Amino acid sequence: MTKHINNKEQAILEAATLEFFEKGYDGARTTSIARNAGVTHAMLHYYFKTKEQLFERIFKETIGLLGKSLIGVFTGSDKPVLEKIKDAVEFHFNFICENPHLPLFIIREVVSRPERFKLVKETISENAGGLMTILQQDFDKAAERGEIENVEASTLMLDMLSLNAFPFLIQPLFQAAMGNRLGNVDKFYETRKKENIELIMRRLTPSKS
Amino acid sequence: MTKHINNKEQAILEAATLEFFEKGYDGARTTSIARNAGVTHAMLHYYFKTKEQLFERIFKETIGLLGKSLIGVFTGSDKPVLEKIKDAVEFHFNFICENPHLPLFIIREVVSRPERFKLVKETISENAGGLMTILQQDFDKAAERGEIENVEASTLMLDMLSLNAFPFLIQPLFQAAMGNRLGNVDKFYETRKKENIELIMRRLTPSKS
DNA sequence: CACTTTATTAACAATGTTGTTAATAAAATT
DNA sequence: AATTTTATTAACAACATTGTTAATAAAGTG
Repeated sequence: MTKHINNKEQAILEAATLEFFEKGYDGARTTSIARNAGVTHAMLHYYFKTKEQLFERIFKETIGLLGKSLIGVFTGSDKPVLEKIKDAVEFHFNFICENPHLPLFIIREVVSRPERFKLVKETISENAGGLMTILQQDFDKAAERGEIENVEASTLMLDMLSLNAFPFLIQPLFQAAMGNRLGNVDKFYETRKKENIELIMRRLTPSKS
Repeated sequence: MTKHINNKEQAILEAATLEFFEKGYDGARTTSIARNAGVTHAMLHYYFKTKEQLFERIFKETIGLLGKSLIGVFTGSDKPVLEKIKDAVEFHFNFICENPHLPLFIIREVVSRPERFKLVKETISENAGGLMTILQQDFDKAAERGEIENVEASTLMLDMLSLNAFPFLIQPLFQAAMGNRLGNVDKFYETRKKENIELIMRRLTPSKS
C-alpha cells in the first residue's frame, strides 16, 4: 500500500510528459502541469524540485526509449541482408508509430538548447555505436555478391529516418488539414509503411550490370 | 533619405526572425530581440505593438516563402515527366537548402498552436491547389505509356518532402555531433541531393512488365 | 514659422511564472 | 507512544517578461 505515495508523482510525470511533448519546454507551464495532474503546484516542486529537473527526467526517459529502439532496428538475424533491411525499416516505422511525438520532441529541444545534444549523442553511440560498422561490413559483402547495390550504411540510415519520421513530424498539420475527420489514419500509416519499404528496397536493387 | 526610418524597424525584424527561428515563439524574448537589434525594447512595441503581432508578421512572411516555392516546384515545362520530377526534387532541395530553418519553424509553431495551421493551409491551397490534380493526370498518362510506375502524386510529394526536409530538421543535431568541425557540409548536401533524386527516380522506374 | 505627426527614451505598471516557506497532517520508525 | 520522516496545503516571495505611459526630440507639413 505504499503505492499511493507514487500516485501523485506519477500523475505529475504523465501530465508533464503530455505538456512537454505538446508545447515544448519553453511553452510548458508548471502550473498547467500541476492542474492537469490534479495536484497543487507546490506538490510539483516538492517531488521534482524545479521545472528543469522535471524536464530532464522526461527527456532522459525519452532518449532512453530512442536508444532501445536503435538496438531493435538492426538486431542480428540469419536472414539475407535485403530481408534484414526490410525488417529494420518496418520495425523502425512501427516504433515511431507508437511514439509519434518523439521525433519533434527531441529535435525541438535540442535545437533550442544545443547542450542537450550531449545526452542524445551518448545514448545513440552507446546503443548503436558498433552496429553501424558491422552493418557496413554486411552491406559491403552483400554488394560484392551482387545481392544489393553498393551503399553507405549511414546514407541508408538517413533515408530510413527521413521517410519514417517526417510524416509524423507533419502529422499535426495533416490532422489540422483533415479537421480530425479522418478515421482512416491507420490506413494511411499502413500505406506509408509499405511505400517506405518499397523505396528502400528499390534503392537497394542492383542496377543490371 | 526616408530610409533610415525603416532602419530600426528592419533591424528588429531581422533580429526577431533569428530569435523566432532559433527559439520558437515561446522561447523568444522581446528584450533579447530588441537588444540584438540594437534598439530599446520600447521601440519594439512602438513598431510592432505586441510580440504576437511581430511574430505573425514573420510567420506570414515565412509561409509566403513556402508558398512561392511550391509554385516553383512543379512549374510546367515540356520535358518528359521523369525529367520534370527530377528537376522538381532538385528545385525543392535547393529551396530548403537556402531556407534550412523553415521546416522546423513551421512545424514547431503549428504544433504548439494548431490555430496557426489555417494560414499554412490557405497558402498551400492557394499556391499548389490546382497543381496536384494536373500533376496526377500527368502521372497517370505517363504511367499508361509505361514511362513511369503508377503512383499517387500525393505519395510522391510526401516522399520528396520527407527526404529533402528531414536532413535539415536534424542538421542541428549533426552539427552538434560534428562539433562544428565539419567544413564539408556542402559536400554532404550535394551527396544528399543526389541520393534523394536517385531514390525518387528508382521509385518511378517501371518494374519490368 | 507654428503645428502636427513620427520617433525615441527611461521609468514603470501589470501580470504571469517559478520557486519557497512555514505550518500541518499523515505515515513510518524507534 | 514518542519521534522522525514524508506528504500536503495555502500563502507568498522573487523574478522575468510583456506592455504602457508620459515626457522629449526630430521630422515633416500647412
